Amino acid sequence: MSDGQRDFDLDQFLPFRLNRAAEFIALRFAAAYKAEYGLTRPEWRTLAALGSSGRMTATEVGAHSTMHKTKVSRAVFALEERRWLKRTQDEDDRRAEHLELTAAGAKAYRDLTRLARDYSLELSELVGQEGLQALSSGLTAVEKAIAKRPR
Amino acid sequence: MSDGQRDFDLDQFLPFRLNRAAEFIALRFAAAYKAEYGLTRPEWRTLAALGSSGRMTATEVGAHSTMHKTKVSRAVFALEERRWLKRTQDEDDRRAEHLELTAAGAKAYRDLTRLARDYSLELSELVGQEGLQALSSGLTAVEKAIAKRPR
DNA sequence: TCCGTATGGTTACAAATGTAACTGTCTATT
DNA sequence: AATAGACAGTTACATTTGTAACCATACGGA
Repeated sequence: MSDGQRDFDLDQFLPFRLNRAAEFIALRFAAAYKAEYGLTRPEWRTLAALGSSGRMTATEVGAHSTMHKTKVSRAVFALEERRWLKRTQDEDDRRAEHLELTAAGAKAYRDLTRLARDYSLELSELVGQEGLQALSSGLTAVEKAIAKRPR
Repeated sequence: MSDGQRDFDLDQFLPFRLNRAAEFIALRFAAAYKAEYGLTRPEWRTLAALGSSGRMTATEVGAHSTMHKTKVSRAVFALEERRWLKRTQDEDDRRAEHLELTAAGAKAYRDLTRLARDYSLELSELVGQEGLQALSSGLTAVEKAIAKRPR
């Protein structure tokens, strides 16, 4: 009873597959930092960006993690409220502000990276070394493409 | 001035990379079906699931595309309103209903698969054959893992 | 047959998100 | 200088999403 249009298979369609995999993988990790720290994803990403690359401006955080301005803005606000980051105005350009983790923020970041590492291990067990290897080199190719044709 | 915690790099963290890539790739395609047909992503996914696998129940659609019940429910409603799908109650189990594309729905599906194919080509040009190949086999590994440890 | 529980699907409400407009500051051109 | 545009960041509003409660039906004992 299946109709003739067997020339397209959703299960083969890359955007679909990629999305499903990303959701699965990200969600499992999100559960961890949500449960333990009550962080949202934009908040975790901002924390991670600052933790791993150091002092940055909000725009830079956004560019790095491809998050929209508003997401960053709200995440920064939330993290500031927790006293996990502090802002300082740029001396020369009074529009910009530099973001930096406080000691408490850095500690939280360290804890979370431990979680992240654990999860990476779990993943490599779950998915397998070769799978991860392939995935990673595929992603590198995509990242290059993104860099070439931004936005 | 960068602090010592150089042992974790967000740019290497798989959930992050996957998500960024998925967003980039899915968004570009989403723009197409959104602009041309005004479909949301859950709607497109539902249409695609029904178009490519034929008659299904809402729960099955959700399982297949890993969409939440409510997303499916709303997508089905929207597609029904457009007269792109019709429901029929199951004879034996009066809770369940089978979903099926109408002629108009099937036509839209066919149009959209053309778009999808075009996009696949564009992708393979943008990302490159080997990249896609690697990505695909990596995704296969993830999909196996998902199947093993569902949810 | 009656009761507890599971399941398909919808709906109400709250939280997250995107869009667009806005404030304030900077820069370039005149 | 003066003005027009660009840019950092925030805010208001509409849309989308997730959570939980809900209805109706089905199923599995006691």
